[in-house]
Amino acid sequence: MPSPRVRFAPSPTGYLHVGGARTALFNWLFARKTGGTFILRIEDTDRERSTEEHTRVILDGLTWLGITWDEGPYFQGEYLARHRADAERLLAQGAAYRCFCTREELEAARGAAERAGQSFRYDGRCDRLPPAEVEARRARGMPFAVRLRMPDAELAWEDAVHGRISFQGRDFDDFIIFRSDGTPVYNLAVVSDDAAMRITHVIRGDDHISNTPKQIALYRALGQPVPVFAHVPMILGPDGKKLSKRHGATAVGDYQKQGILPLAMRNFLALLGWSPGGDREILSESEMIQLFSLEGIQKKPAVFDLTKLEWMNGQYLSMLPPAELRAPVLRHLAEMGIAAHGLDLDPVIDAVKARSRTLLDVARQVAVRLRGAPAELDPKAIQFVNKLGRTRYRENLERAARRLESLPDWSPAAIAAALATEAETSGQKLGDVMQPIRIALTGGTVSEPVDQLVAVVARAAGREAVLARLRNAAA
RNA sequence: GCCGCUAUCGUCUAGAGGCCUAGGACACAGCCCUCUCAAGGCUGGAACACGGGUUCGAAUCCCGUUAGCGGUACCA
Repeated sequence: MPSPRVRFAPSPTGYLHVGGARTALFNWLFARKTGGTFILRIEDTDRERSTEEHTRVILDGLTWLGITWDEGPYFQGEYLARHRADAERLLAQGAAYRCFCTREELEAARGAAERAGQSFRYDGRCDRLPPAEVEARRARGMPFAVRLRMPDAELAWEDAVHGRISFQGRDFDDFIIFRSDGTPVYNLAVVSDDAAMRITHVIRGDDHISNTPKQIALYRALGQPVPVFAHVPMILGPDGKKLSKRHGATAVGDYQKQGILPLAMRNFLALLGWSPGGDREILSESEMIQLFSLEGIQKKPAVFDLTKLEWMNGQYLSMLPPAELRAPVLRHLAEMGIAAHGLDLDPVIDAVKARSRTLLDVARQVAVRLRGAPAELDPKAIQFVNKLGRTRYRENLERAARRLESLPDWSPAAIAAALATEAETSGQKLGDVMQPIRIALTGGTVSEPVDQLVAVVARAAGREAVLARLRNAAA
């Protein structure tokens, strides 16, 4: 068996959609699993809406996800000559015919059918034109489109995810494969390209199922081998409708901006409509490749669950060393107006990442540790201060500052011991000593343990800054 | 309308006729840990759409119903 050749063929008319990204991912996993070739083809035949900017965003998105292609990107627009030649060959063989009906005539007929409550089907009138009439019209320069003569036969295939799917040729009308303006229609371009690129497995969205019988008819007419088809289910929004802009972020780039890690995104996408079987959730790249199979793909559509994506991102945040998080955190800090290049951020990131779900969460907490708490306190913090008493809050901060000042060793263990002693001597609960420090340093009631917090801020901003922040809050 | 696809906790899913009193994960609730919050651990509620078959036995196979989705273009 020859090694598989698969492709991802987005049209550059928008950003890289999560659905597209997942289709690309499945193609890539399949290629890596089978030792096949993954081809990228940009379907830019819709000149009106295609832009280079979109192409670049799609390429960047795939690269960000770690989805690498072996051939391409090819641009469909460059194969017009082959598309035309294929249409002409079909015409010469008698598998297709010229249709002189105008767009207006067709639309009128369709409108009439709809008003009569019937479905419109092209009746094949141009196929019944005498050859002499066809020649006469061509001689007059009358524009024509090319229609494929739909065979009255079963058009079925063994879908790799759905099993056998069968259509009847008579349920389709003779569809247009080549426009009167000299450009190919999608179905022809795709089949022509997939055949020329010797694609063996077409892995694409479920929304193409009803294109498949037309394409099979085209493969047969062209005398080309029919590839294996695998139709993967759609991705839905929380309301059960096809995922779209009104559900919020649908572009891969949006998630990058929100601080999702590419590994987490890819892992999450892989599990949306595919399961390795058993209870596996967090998968490394090699595990994913090893476990992947078309049979493991789900038949029904999946709802995109942002909460679970964020949970998974948190898992990756926990297990990744801070050095690998540094670069994106620096970018998020820069967006917040903080230039932190050159600083030793790793200990700060390390202290904070367990309490984060996104890189944005990490960056926000790092920012506080770097430049101090925001001016206004968190409501929960205010509540705590009121409960403890304003005076005691100040006193505790001042006493903590004095203790720390005279402490030579600012390791978390030494800090913890000093503050424990402080609580004991003043006869207070440990929390009443700790929490004011946390509030003074972060403005809120949530952080890593206070001993670590103090050590981390001291390292990032200096001991003097710690003492100043404590006394400042006490003032 | 017609053609096609699909149907297990709220969500992602495991499940290939007896292993199912239906398992895991997210989310939710409670407990433990604890200076706070996470993380982690434990516990709990929560599903085989419905109706017929086939079979000694059905979440699993067949038929129908219902519902959802996709397509029905000189869009991709």
